[in-house]
Amino acid sequence: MVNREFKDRLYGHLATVGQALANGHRLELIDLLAQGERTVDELAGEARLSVANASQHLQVLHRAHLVSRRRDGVQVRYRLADPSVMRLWVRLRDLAAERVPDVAQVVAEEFELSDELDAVEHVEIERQLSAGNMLLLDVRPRQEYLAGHVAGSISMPLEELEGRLAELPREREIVAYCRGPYCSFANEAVRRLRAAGFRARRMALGYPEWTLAARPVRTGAA
Amino acid sequence: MVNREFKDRLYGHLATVGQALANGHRLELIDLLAQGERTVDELAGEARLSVANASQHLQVLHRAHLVSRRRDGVQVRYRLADPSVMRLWVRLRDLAAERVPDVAQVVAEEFELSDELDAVEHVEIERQLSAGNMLLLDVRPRQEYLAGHVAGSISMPLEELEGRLAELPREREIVAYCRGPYCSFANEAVRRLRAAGFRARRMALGYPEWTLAARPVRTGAA
DNA sequence: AGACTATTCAAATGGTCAATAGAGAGTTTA
DNA sequence: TAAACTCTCTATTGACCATTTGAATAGTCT
Repeated sequence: MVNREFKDRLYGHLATVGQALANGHRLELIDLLAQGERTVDELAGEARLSVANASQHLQVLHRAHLVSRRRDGVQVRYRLADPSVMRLWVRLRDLAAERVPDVAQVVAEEFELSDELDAVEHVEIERQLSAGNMLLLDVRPRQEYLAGHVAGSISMPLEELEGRLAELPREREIVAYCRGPYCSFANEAVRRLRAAGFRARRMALGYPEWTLAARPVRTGAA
Repeated sequence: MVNREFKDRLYGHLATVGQALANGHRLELIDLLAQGERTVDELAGEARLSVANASQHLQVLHRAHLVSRRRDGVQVRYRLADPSVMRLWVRLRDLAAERVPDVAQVVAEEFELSDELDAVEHVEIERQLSAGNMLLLDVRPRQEYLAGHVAGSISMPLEELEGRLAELPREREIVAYCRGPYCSFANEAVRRLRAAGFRARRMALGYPEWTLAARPVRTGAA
């Protein structure tokens, strides 16, 4: 076969992208970067990695052209190289959730109560939000809200929630969202809101999926 | 963080899917299986692997739930577990082609003439085909044609092409398709057809992409 | 039983990962 | 300007994992 060498080189180069996806810590870093730009230090802290270790994983992602970086003073800020990277990651994640029993089981154990949280779909959120029937709460850390959030949402990180209950309406339904379907911030927020007597549900997916669906977003403070 | 253990397990299980994609030979096997069901022996032959080695790679893909298999007499036939696997593979391939310079370069070297082959898009093919202005040629091995082909296409494997030129029309344009954008069967067919005086072009993508676009397909002989 | 196909095993090789120490690069302080 | 400091990257090490090969084993059909 004359083009055996071509195939070997082609599939070999394609495999560098696959290799970048072949480690759990790197997938977690991609998931974090799907929320927005981060420094090495922040990523290491969130993923419970040493800075040196996080840096090495980020080099692998960078060599596979999945992330880009820029120096900002003494820090280096990483981001996903392209929206298509987020699409690839979401597809991998969703395929695994659907087809790999281990993934489905781990998720089911952690989210056993999520049915009771009445996850709300994107379409309904846009409808109720524009009708003024709903308050949308971004319960991620503030930094992520500033980097980008659903248009019309209010930032209320989980740590602040208990102290700011007085700001919330009792006549409107409250919907909380966070980083994605497997992030527990929104679940926890809904639990606490219901315990305090509010009508609350969680958004089915998270902020990255909202952006992928090309729905309206804002950056900076509300 | 209370759910650190959950995250480690979740991302760890997700990484098994990534690991399955982390080897060039396995990506080639997935690409072959995108054409249809294959035995271990056939896959090993096409990918230039020993049967034992191919079998081991297929075990990895099977453990990641990307392929399924069935015993057929003395043979075992593998197939992609789900259309979503093909979508994941296509997305990985296209992302790499777009973002990884090594991939782009290897493809450019091999397909330097492809601009001259006037690749035809799906939409135009459906239009011209139903109008009777076009003959669509499936130049993959016959077995792949039988496993599934574009509705209205004719099977003419590359080896048979020279001997069957008399069957082909000179008043209609001929479009050849094969396994995908990086498969060279169609390029080669177009070259030979033009050399014999026919009007010929290649389809931009291949059979797997046609099925993913939910366009009409047939199985078995024409 | 014999032929054929696929899987498993064992061994050799080469690669990946995490941890540590230390080197660069950029900023602030003395 | 130099020194101290912060953040990030690199080099090295040892443990572990991935890949390939050839031989042995298991399963199926005739």
